Amino acid sequence: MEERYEPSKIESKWQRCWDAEGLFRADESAPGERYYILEMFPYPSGKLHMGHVRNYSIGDVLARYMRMNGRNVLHPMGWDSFGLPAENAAIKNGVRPDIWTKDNIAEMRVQLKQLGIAYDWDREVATCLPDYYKWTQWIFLKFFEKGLAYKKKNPVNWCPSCETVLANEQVVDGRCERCGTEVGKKNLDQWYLAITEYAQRLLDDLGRLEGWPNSVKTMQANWIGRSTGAEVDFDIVGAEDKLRIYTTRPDTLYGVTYMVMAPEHPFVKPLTDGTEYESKVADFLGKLQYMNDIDRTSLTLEKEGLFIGRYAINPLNGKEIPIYIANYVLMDYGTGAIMAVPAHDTRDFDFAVKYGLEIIPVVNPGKSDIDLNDLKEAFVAEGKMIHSAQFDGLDSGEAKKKITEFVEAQGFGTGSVNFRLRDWLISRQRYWGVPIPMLYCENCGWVSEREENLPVLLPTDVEFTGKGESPLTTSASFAEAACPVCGRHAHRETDTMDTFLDSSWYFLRYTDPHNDEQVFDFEKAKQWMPADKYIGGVEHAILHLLYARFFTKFLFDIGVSPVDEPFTNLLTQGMVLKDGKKMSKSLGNVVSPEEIIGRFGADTARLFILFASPPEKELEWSDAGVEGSFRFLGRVWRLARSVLDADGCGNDSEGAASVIPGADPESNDPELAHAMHAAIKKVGADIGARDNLNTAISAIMEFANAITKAKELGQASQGELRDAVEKLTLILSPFAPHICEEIWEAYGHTDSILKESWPVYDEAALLRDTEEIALQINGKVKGKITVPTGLSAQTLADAAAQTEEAKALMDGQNVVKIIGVPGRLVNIVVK
RNA sequence: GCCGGCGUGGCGGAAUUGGCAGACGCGCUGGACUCAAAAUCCAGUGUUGGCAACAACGUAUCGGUUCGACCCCGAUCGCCGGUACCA
Repeated sequence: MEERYEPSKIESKWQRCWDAEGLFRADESAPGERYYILEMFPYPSGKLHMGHVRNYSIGDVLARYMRMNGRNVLHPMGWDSFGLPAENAAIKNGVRPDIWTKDNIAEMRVQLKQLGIAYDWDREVATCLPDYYKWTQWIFLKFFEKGLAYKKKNPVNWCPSCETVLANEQVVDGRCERCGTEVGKKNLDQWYLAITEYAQRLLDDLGRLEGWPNSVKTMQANWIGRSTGAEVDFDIVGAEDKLRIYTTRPDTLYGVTYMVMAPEHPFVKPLTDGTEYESKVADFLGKLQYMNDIDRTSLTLEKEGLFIGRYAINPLNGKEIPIYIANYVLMDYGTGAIMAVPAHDTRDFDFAVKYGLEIIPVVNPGKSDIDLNDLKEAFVAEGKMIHSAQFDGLDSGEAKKKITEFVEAQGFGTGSVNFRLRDWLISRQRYWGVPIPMLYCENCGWVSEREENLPVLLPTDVEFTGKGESPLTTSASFAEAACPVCGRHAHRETDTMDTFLDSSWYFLRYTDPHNDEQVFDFEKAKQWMPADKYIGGVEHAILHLLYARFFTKFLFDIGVSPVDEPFTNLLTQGMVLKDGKKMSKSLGNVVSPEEIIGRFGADTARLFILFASPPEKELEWSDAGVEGSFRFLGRVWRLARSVLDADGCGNDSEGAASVIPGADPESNDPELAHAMHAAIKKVGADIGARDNLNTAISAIMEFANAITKAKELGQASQGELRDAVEKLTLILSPFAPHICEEIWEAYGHTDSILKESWPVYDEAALLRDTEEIALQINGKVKGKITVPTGLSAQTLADAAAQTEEAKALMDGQNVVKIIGVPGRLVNIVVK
């Protein structure tokens, strides 16, 4: 071994070796229980950032650990390589998006290899390549076949900066998820996937995902937003149509004092045209149009409404009630109209107070501090029914069911479930994405491309102006085609797909990445799916993770996927921060992985990022911490070297390593043996069962300290020290693989450490004859005593009571009882 | 507003089932080595008092349950994330 630890001298050597031997290649027929470890694949921006380093380091430790434990590991990597940045580069610099993307991929692949991540590069996929997106198009055709892909004209979210529409999930606080520009509305004819058809299953099956964090499951459940209630028809005085409303509180039907329609409701015009209210309504609508969605739905916005001169009739009691339009009722939820019960709904209450409308309580709170005749605010909780005819006296929860049944029996309406989730708008007016394989024929309408004609290739003869429609419209060759049904002239769809479709099934493609006959082989997918562990940022909790579940369920339903949930366990890694803030170019606080790897090596970068914080928590970047990790590896290096030197100038002393010291009398240094077995046990449990990589590293450090101490003490035999260093190297290798390979080789092993098994610890070696426990008085530690191990609670208490320390503490005290906790403490209870 | 999470030394964090709070690392202080520095090694390091042995206090705050609470229960404060006129 060299005297100094110099990562630059050893890391690339081992990376080449791993590459050449193909050690990470996954093979269905290999022995061992399969283990599919997956990290969210990156967008090929060109440079790895610290978030990537963290993500892939976590996955790599698990992959290497599982492999050492005899598991047949699949650990793939690929590229989410369609998307706007490539196109923006084309607009700005005139580079072709495919070239730009390819170059970036090449650069990032090198960086991943420099990090020493153990991927099966033979399974690499890139979503922008025709052999991949052919199957994205194929899946779209299947959706279309099943009636789950459709085109409709609707007001949609429009990002004026990206010049494209966005899905609901991509609008964050009224702004574009990508660029932060305020999102507007446009009325456009667009393609949708009917994810709402899967709303109930996506919600229900969250219950099966025991390996997912509750926070993510809750976020998805909230996003799906199921509510139960009823739809009820109200007659309109002097009109044919009935006004249908949706309510979650059918129990309050007797408290309805007015109705509100969304201003866009289709009834508004027919009900007011030709009346004195026509112009007022027009004014009101005009005012609203100036408002964007953010202001329109802001809670702080004053509720404003307008009586439209019409009345509805409550089907339950025949009461005539006025109809309003108001800014607080939205057209795209429920039926776009509500019944207002100001006594029991906060918004209705505010509105009723403002416009002097009647407030009729129908649920009695049963609290003395609430005066029903003079409500100060809406009472929204449960209570006993009043003023509700035959339902008086029921609990409001019960009345909800009873009144719904009554409404159904009388033919006034029906029980109903509503979801907040909207269908997924997938059209994008951009170039660098998957062409939607649909054509419009004057004769046949919208028809799908034939499967045998896939892929519909993305043309290269396009102009990038960054303006107007999709660049695909500028291609001379693309749009004009023959109708696959009648053969006449047809136009291709020139919009491309949301890139989130690409990433909704890539984990399935990894199981069979080169199949050009099918999307993937069922049996191969069955071999690996579902992924045992999926690691990525929590920012995908709703978007990607919901879409991926949706796709998997759909592919399962059509018999293509063997599973209907893709990921058994989910690990959402925390952000990497600098000075308490997210690293970003605009803040100028970015630490580049390249620079850190260049200065300290990949092993140090990996070790620090895994040690500084548990994987799911935020990680505060610390330059001093990085140096600390580097120092630790330096200590390990010197320790390994000094033990090796003492062993006769690096000659391999055959057999020495096979001496396994236990805490038995034959061991020269029982403390060292104990530390070794304890470390093997703890590190294995921390990686394998708890995902606590930070404490696993602590345990490795403690073991390294113990070896150093044993060496100074001089009691351990040379063989024992050598064995301890080898065990240390083995358990450190998933974290810092390069240095461990180098030490392993120096210790005379000719094969890669990757082929070694995880060391086995001996439970018996962890036992000691005596142990030190705490002696407490009333739960406060007063001293320590040494007792034989393995005593029962009672014998421990009795034995402790006989010790001088205990006698001194009990002297003159009124001892009530003595509690023994084996292995921990003895507590003397005194009064 | 609603839902979820979190609050522990100067800092990152540990404490796995209610059982010795502060593992491990960073930083800091002192020392060794050196002409000197870097690197490395050794010792110390929750707070307060004390030369010391030691004592008291200490896991956001207040209260409760328990022989025993960072952990369980109730209330309060603060921070983070999600979501929101969703009827």
